[in-house]
Amino acid sequence: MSLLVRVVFPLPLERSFVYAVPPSLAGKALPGVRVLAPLGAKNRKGFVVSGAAPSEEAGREIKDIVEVLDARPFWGGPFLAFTGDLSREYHSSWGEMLQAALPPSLTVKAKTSVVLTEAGRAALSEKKGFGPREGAAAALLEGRSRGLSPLTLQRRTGGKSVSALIRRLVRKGLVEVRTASPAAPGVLDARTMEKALQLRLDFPDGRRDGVPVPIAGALDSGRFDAFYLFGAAPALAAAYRALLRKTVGEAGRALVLVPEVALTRDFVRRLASGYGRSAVVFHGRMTNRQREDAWRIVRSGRAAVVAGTRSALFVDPGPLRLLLVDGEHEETYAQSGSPAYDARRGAWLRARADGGSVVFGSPRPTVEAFFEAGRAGRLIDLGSGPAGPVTFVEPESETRLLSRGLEARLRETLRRGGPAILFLNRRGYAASVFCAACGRPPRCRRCDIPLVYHKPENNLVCHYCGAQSPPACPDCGGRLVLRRGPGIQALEEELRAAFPGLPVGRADSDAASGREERGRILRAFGKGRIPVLLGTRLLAGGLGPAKARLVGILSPEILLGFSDYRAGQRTFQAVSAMMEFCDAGSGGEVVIQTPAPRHYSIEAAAAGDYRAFYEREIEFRRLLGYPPFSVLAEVTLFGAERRSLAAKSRALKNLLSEYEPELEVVGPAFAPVSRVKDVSRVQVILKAAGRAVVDRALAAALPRIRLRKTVSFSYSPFGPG
DNA sequence: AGCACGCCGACT
DNA sequence: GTCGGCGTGCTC
Repeated sequence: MSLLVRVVFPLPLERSFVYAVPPSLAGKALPGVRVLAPLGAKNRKGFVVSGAAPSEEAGREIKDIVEVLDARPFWGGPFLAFTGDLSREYHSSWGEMLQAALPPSLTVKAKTSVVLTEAGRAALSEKKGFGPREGAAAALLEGRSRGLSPLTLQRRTGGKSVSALIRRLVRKGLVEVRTASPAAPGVLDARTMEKALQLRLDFPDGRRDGVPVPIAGALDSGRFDAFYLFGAAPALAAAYRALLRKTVGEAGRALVLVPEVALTRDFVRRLASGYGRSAVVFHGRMTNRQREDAWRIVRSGRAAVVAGTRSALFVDPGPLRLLLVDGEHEETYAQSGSPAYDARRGAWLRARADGGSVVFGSPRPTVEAFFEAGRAGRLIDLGSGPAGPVTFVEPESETRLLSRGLEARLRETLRRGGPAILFLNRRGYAASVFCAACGRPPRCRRCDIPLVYHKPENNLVCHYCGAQSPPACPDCGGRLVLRRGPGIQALEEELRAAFPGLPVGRADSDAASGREERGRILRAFGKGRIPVLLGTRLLAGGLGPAKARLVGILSPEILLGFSDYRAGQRTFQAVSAMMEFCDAGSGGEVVIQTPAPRHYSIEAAAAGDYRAFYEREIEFRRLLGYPPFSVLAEVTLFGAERRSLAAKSRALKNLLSEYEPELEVVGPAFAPVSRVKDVSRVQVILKAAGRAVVDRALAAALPRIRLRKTVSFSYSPFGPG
């Protein structure tokens, strides 16, 4: 009897398939290798994830694996288990997740193009043998020797299914599908993972200076555990360094996640210096070449420390003893993509699979994590830093962004030559733009969000797709009326009027869209050549060590306006982050200009008192039954056609309520951004007391909805779910 | 995802 | 009648 293996494919399927291993491939089809296997009509590339027992597959025809593509397993068993757990938790495809974990050289996809044949050309000139849509497609292909991609054809011809159309034309011999596969990836020469386990660097063995005692115990035990380090940035950095030193010194491997690309370089320089070529960096902005180099080191088994943004979670240098998640509160970890996952949750699952420890760290944790870490007895308080002096000023009028109080502080600061940063979390210039003729505010045709007027270019800009259009009403072409609002451009104008000749730098994504431009402005500010810098909340993420004598925070209450249960947390975090630019050590000060100085998020941030914020926020969550006291899941459905999207989202809601009557189902409703680049988005929100109910309902209902979809959960860092 | 099947409306 | 559009189900 031949051996059976379980295989997953990079397709939007939540299933695995069982194949037989023919004698010729015996011993090669191990878990973690890529294989070619027959699925449906053709052979496809898939991944062996485990063996399978014959009893599971009684009474069903089992096909043979066609080919084994890798000489050695590409991933270790724990890594496979981790990706399986993660894909199951997010109801997404295991195969797609593994596909995303491959180095770029193995992910190149064959480009297909559709080309008109001789017979097709002849038929077109005689106008015979085509249906209306077929004729339209053929006319588009006429004269294009290189043809068109199925995707372009889809867009140009409209309609629902190109694949059926193309297939028909192929059968008639009027059209030909060509596949250009760029340099077929060769058989992978994976070096051994075993060799890597013997890695040993020149660190004094077992040095544990500065390693929090409970974590040291967990690392020594070799069993999975999870911790939270709460404290000021310097204390956190010292603890991270000590943890890395201990881990690597004892021949273990560590993975470090940071929230921003901009932080990886600094972070690695500071934390992983001394690890030489055994520290490898991964982030989303690397070139393929750089990525390939990094992979080479990882595959050689020499990588002791892997650091990077959320994508680094899918790098497997061998079993990890330590996972560090810096800046646990950052929302970048939760970004939805394809496949969608929360990297903080992923780190927890990965540590569990590898039998290592995951350590989260932040000076201002999410209340969810703080709550759960406290309950699990895994919270380690490293102490907070001193708070600098903060004053509040009230805004004086609707039309003036900069109050006299703040202006006076700014004048004083500039007189002393100190640099100043002003934060205002709103881009653009006019808060409201509307058409004089029809009275409507202009909206983006493709994304369905309001357009923002940009004065220097005198045009309208969509902040989602970036499209620019002339300053006229998109509906009727009428003249636009501007009412000036509290955008950052307006602030810049006020400053120029109040301080003639003063160099002002703006580092929002309009003024400095390219990273180079942004970097140039920040460097100039850092060197003191620009005394005043204006920025949005985004700036707080990537500014690095620049320090200012005056930090002005304008209208932080804007952040409270988002109707989301996390608005309070977001506001606290944003205000705290902006305040960090204050050089408190040399007499710096923070001025917060807001009509809502007594809101607990703002007040606690100003006082540098996380626990005061936490007490209020967790009480609010408890009272209203929000996470961590409940589980929320959000299903987003994507589709070009609103009509079928609406129908299917209603069907989803019905299925969900049917399977789990206890489940609270909200929606369907258009997503906050209801359309991006002509793809509409509809959301259904689920609420229940625990994960189990939500998971059962999703597992039953999702496979029956045939649309592109993503699932995200209210964030829960600790615990089995 | 891709591919087959099977259902409906509008044309040789 | 049947061809072409589209929804539905399945792939070891």
